[in-house]
Amino acid sequence: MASKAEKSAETRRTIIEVAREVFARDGFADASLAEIVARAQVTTGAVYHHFGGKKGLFIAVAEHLEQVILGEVVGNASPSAVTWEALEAGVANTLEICARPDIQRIVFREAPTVAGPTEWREIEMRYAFGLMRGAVVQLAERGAIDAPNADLTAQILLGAIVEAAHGVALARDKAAALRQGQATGRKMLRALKSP
Amino acid sequence: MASKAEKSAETRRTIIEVAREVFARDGFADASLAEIVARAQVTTGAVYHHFGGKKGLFIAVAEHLEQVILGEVVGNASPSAVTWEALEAGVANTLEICARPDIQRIVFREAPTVAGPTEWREIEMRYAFGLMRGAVVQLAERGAIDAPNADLTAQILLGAIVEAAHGVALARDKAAALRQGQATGRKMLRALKSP
DNA sequence: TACATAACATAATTATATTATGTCAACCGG
DNA sequence: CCGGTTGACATAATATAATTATGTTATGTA
Repeated sequence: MASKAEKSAETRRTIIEVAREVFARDGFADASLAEIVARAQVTTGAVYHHFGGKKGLFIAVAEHLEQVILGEVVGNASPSAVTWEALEAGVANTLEICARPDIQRIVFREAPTVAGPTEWREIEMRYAFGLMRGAVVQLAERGAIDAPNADLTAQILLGAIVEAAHGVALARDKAAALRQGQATGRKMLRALKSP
Repeated sequence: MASKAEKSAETRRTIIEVAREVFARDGFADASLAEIVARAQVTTGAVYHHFGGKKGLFIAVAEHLEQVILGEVVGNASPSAVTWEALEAGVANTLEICARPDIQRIVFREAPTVAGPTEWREIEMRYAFGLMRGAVVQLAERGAIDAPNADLTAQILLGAIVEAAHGVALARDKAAALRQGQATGRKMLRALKSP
């Protein structure tokens, strides 16, 4: 039989799952908590119990998506020893993932404003941004790239990727745009290479 | 004596001015329309008459800030004949402007989600994005840079600038971060140069 | 076995944006 | 100069959510 904790975790997962769909479709502001709880077959009480409110639910969804991203990007690669090739591959891979509409909207467009810039920064430090920052730091220490400010460099790179992904999402010929975006990303990365 | 039209334009300007402050401080969601109208010494009726609602007011403020940006970036330079140096200078200049908190938050973070991606894209086409796109197109036609997709390239460049500005805004030593951001921007631009 | 508490459900409340309606002064044609 | 029309707002009523307060039940535990 399902224990209490297991049941609880299950409803938590269910709520996040359906909330992800609704938030992706309507955005935070226009998303209806009523629809979410109806489709999840719970009541608002459950949402407030688990997440403290609409904001908390949204942040939980965003953080969950960050975990998904991290899982797909890191995959088999070990983040302990970052090579130049791994960074290039990671950038190309991240671009593809970030072009997905739900990831794009929830994680990179709305989360910073819903959670607030500073709080979201702390969260991102453990996921996409932290990964990028770690890679930059390692390559900089090894002298492979020239990055006097790791935070700033990581932010610019991630920002470029996200915007490229947004452009890809808007393009008519997505496959072509994806290739072009990846090519541009490679060029920009190489611009950081130490001489 | 002030004519009717002059009076109307004056209250419009006043509302936008104070709304800019409130939106910059609290963001769209947490901004109180009541506070805005109180400080502007009007009523909500005026806001709905001029802007159609809270969203309309926010978009008007964002568009106004875009005009401010455009004025400062273009300044003396003529946008008809873009040189490589002008683009480099423009990027450095834009970075500085976008680091201002109100511009950062209202124009580049919240406006896309408040107005909706497609509608905001249309608006931006007439301002920052349009300017960048025009410069890219011109330099690409002249063979100065290699940009097979002008929309995508412009978006990536602008995105990188905005994220750099955000990083600058978060940094402790802003002056140093600004220099580093401008240096990184120059490098990335040069990566697009045709061989 | 009795108690405490986690995990929700239900109902009341509140906070704001929006809408509907009203008013007044400025313009406009005759 | 004057009657009507309308733009530019003010005021008051409404509505839609999110939030809060309170209640209920079943499970874990001493």
